[in-house]
Amino acid sequence: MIEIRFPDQSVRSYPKGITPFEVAQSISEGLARNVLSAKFNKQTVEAATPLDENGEIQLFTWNDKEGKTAFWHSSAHVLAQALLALYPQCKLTIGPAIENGFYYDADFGDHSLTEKDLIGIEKKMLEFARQKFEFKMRSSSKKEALEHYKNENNPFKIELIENLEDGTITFCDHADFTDLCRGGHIPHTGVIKAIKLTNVAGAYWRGDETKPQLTRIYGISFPKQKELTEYLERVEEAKKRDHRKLGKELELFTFSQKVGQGLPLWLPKGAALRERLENFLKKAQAKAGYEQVISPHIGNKELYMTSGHYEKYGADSFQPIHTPAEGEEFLLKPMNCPHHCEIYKAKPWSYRDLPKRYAEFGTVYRYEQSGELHGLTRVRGFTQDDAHIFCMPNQLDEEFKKVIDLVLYVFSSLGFEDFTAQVSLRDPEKPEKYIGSTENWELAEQAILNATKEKNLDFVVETGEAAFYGPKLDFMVKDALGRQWQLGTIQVDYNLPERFDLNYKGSDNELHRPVMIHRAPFGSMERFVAILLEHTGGNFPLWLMPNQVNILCVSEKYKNYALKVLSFLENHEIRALLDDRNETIGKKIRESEITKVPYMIILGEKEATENNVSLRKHHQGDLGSFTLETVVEKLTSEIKSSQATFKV
RNA sequence: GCCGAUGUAGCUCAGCUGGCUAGAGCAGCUGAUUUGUAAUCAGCAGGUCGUGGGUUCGAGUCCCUCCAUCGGCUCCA
Repeated sequence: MIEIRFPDQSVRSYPKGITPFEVAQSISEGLARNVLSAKFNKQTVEAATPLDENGEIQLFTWNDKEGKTAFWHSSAHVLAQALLALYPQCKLTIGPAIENGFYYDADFGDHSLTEKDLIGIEKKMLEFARQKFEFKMRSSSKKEALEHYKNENNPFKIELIENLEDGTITFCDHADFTDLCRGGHIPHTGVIKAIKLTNVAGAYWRGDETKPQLTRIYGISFPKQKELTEYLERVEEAKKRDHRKLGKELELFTFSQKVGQGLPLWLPKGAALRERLENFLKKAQAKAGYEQVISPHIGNKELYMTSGHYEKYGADSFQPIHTPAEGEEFLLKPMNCPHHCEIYKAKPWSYRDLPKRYAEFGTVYRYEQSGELHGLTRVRGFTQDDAHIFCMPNQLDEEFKKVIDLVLYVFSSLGFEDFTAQVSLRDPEKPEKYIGSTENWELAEQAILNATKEKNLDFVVETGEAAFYGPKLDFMVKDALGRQWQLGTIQVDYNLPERFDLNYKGSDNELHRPVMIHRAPFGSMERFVAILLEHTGGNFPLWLMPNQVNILCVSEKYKNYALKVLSFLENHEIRALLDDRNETIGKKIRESEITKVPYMIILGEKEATENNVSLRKHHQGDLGSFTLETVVEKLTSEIKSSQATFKV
């Protein structure tokens, strides 16, 4: 007998060799039906793994993250089985569960798989799933494993096995299909009731551009058809919040093939929106001791040779602009930091002057790969809400924490509660990717980790994600479809001050090197507006709305009264438009609703005689009659309450 | 850049296996109507079917090139 402890700390005895599935059965048939995977002593085990010792058990169902992972991981096995059944010549590689579903990468040789083929594969998968094949783990020696894939002529699996220790190699069998696998499956394929293969894509073997490109098939599966239907509906809903669609509908921005790929054109409403965001940040920055500076859109090539950017990115950038002068070259500004370094250098500094904080909404141009461009989130010309802080090493922690406060203020003001703080460090295995001394890198990384911890931020550490000149703290936010984007960023840099030979006179009358912080709370105006659009679905907070009120007349007879209302609102700094077209009131309301204008004021005979207005709120309907003064008061307080002031 | 898909009026879309002057709704313009909380009616106008080439008696439809867009991969100072 063995003793098994449950998460509620109760303990039960079971015969040695009992499986997690049987344990579930001993509790209730319902649980046994729903149990998908288990952990024993914190190790992932199969539902059918015999348990031979005392320990703690956790049973997972569809409602647990672990349950879903096992479900989707097992679905990937079924996908692989179906692929091999339909395309016997294909070579399987890997197929993990992901956040929403699973994928499998395979090499189809000369055959190119298209989305039309997915229907057939789905059918095959369901056919296999229905047969309730059990998943069974089996150990294999390295030699046997290699032998198996040599017979199948699969170099990918062979490469994987060669990197594994003998004795740790396991396979998972179901039906007549077998795959190299670490484990973590559902009891049998029968619980997979609904499958949708969503798309095919190319993906490089081991994520390496220089290695062969495989075909990746993405899919998602569910224990009930209804859940699949609901999932697909959610995806459809999310697509309605796509910033590219909303940006067009709300007339915020556009693109033109003639102007060029990835070069956004801001329309009047979008430009006004962006200006409001800029002013909002400028106000907070002024309080936090920043000074605005302005730098040109091009810079001499020498500038970027000094900064090291030319060496790193020169070949893949917009190429130099030549002048009539022999050998003179300028580059479109790809970042503001070198310019700000030169601004710092414009005069000598004393330790008493530091920190200097130079801010600029700087427009930069980067030649992103064509396949990377994506609406406003990834463009070739964009404006960073950039600033560079030059401070003494002993001021670094304090300054860094202040920047975190500013970023958090920006995020909370605009309703981004759900972000991931990501500390990006260098990859110690690839020193060639970075510039600067190991000592300075360590100082910079420590500074970021300290400040982040002191601010009690939940954060993840990503090794190898640092910029080439320094580590960073990034604030990542998801778009409507769950893709992560970096918005705010704070970076510590010991390298540029070195390269630009920046200094200040210390109290010891010696010259010292300042440390530099690069930071952008929005990240870029383009990306920020894009993500804000997807989060709000275009229903921005009132203070940001291009047009806050639509004044709608019931008929042209009330135009004079409407003009009075309009000028009253304008005098109270409320942005309003008058719709005095010869259309029915129903139509004007409908159009106002579609364009997401937050409020409507409806004016007809009743209002004109009673000298009041009828107020309607977007998406809610009629709010009733009010005096104009009450309406202004109401809107003004809504505008104020949604915009907290930044406290230093 | 790589893999796959898509590209018809300002917008959303129809156009079957190649066959008469390429269709619709919305938006626009003109006129009628003067309207009470999500679409008043009528008329008019609008397209070198992404670009360039090819196959064909004939191409929006088939093939190739390029461009752009979409989904991934890689990249992201």
